[in-house]
Amino acid sequence: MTPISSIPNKKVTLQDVANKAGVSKTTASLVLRHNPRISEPTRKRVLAAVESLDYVYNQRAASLRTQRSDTIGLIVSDLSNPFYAELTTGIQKELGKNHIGLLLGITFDDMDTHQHLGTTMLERDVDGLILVPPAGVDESTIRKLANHIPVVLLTRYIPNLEIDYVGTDNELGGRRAVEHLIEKGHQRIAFIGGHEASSARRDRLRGYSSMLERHGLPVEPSLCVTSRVTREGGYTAIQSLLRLPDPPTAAFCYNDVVAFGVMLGLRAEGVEPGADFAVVGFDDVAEASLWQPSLSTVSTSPEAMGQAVADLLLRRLANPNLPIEQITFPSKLMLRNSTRG
Amino acid sequence: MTPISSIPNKKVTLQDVANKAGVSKTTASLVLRHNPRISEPTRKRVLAAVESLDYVYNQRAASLRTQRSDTIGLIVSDLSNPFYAELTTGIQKELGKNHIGLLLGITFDDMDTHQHLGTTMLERDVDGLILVPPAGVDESTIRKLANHIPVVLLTRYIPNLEIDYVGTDNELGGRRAVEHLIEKGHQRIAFIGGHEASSARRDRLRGYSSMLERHGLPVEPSLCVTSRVTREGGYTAIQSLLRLPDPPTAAFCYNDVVAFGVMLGLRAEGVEPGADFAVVGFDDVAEASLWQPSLSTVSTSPEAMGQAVADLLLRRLANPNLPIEQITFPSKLMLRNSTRG
DNA sequence: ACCTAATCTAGAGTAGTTTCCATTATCGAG
DNA sequence: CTCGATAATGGAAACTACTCTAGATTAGGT
Repeated sequence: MTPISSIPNKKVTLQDVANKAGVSKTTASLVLRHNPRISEPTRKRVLAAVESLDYVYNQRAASLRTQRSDTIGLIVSDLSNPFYAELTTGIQKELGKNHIGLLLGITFDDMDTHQHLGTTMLERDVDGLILVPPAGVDESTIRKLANHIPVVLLTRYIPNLEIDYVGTDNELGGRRAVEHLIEKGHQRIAFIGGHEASSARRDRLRGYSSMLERHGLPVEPSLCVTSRVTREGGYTAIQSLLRLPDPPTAAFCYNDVVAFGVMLGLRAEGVEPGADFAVVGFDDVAEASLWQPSLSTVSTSPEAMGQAVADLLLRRLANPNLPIEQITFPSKLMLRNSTRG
Repeated sequence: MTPISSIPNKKVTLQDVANKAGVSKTTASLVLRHNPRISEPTRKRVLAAVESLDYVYNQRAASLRTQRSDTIGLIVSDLSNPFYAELTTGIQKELGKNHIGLLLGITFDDMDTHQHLGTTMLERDVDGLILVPPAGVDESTIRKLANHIPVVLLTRYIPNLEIDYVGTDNELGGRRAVEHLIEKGHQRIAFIGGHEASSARRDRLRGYSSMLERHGLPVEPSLCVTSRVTREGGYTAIQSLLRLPDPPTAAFCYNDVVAFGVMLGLRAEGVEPGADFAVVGFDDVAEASLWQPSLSTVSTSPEAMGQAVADLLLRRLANPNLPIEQITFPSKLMLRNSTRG
């Protein structure tokens, strides 16, 4: 074991580099930022000094003057949902290409945590913010952030707020899912999961309702339940639904994670998903095609959305006058075994 | 739609707050940092000014002076592996409690990306670093980082480096897994997956080998294969193994993700995991108990590890003279249906 | 009037960037 | 072969938004 000097050696500054190279701080700075005004010999001397002193550039000090931190903040609700994990991966990929750092926050869908993370990130001077606001945030919270730096909303929008947004066509997805279930002959279709105040849920629910109505089917409030957006949430929700006097025969779930829970809950009740009961999810998380039975779901290509949202934010930062963009990814239905019956 | 002022209003500084409150910059600063030396009336005046000007504290400028950024960096290999997603969640929870920000990097197990992210984070002046180094990094890369700021290694260690570490007892886990398979009567047990250079894999493999030897069974190189740490990796690996003249009847997999791939690959070949072929994973990711069949696996409680590693780093930051800690979580075997046969 | 405690403030850091000016080198014209 | 204009290169000092030390000011008590 070779010990590591646990007391960091006194910090090396640009001035030290300049001294060693026999130039001014200014020149050293210009070299580091690849300014062409510097002649080749001095550039080499400076770089050699950097190397020999093991200098590390202090992006913080620089940002004080330049007013850009070259990092952006991302606030998601739950990283254990693979949908957000993939989204985050897509964002990170895109940012990495542009040498932008990523400050991450997880809200667990809690408003206070969201609030706290938001100001934390403002204080840390991020250049921009990508938000998956927890269900039920009020407009003013977001507005407060957006008054300081560019904000783009991801997967959930806030009404009455003219602000960049990237998401899926939730309503269309809902219609497609329910249409498919109706075609399969189902008449009593439940809508399961999600937080009441979530815009995504509202839109999916609207698609659900409109498609039922189009087919002359009633929208029964007792079949539309909320739940925590976890497998446990789906698990318990389906169990109470099965205990209704006239239980549903199919369910359109708020998302895949809830759908997984529903399938587990069904089985726990001796009902076989795919055979005795049809289940549709939302997101097309990688796991969806691997479950037993594989899950029919509305596809939203999370990684592509991640790249799109990062790209949008970067474009906004480069040009604040960009017209507001609200990008909606088309949603398409993936047919699998959970609705084969 | 109410438009948002896309051009941020000129930045409000502490000086502005101080002016408005009729005090000095110093006093305003002390108020914001809850210094008790300030009398109640002036404190109130300052806070009112903060409120009315919508001032946001500039943690970057502060950190220039204080030499602490109150953010730490986390570099993981792959967020789509739920193990790391849960780890990250645990870390974030612990950091949030202490008002520490989290800068995230994903390497995709690529050395160049790791290198790049490492220096990026140094430049952004993180106070400390939690690393899951990609398989095969050389000692000097880590050492270079650790010379500047405290670094703690997570799940993978680097030989000859006296440095904080948090991980699982990989060797013990390997022994337990294989012991269980042997007890079930298996004689030809494969070891599947992971990158050759990974320390975690080496240790799990050592446990595997030692347990085979203890039972007088040969360690056949043809049964020990590497793979990418993805489901696809496991999927293709098991398929070639099944084509061996004398194929294995059980597999101990590098981790759960690989094990999932193995189970899928088995089924694709008409072999039913759990009945015709036994599979053991590693990590006990939440999905493990939900698969069909549920996966027997070595449990490592990722969220707890996340909290532990964050806690260790925070303690190290508070006290650089803390003796080096190498924390090994005991690993225990979860018996489920994938080894019931 | 003097001492002490309680508050508050001036000003020097902190590590870069950037503006603007100084120096030197180059080159064509006289 | 000089002179002066121009370009190339480098440096001094101001600037960024905060913290913190050391000292100033005020009020209260004796």
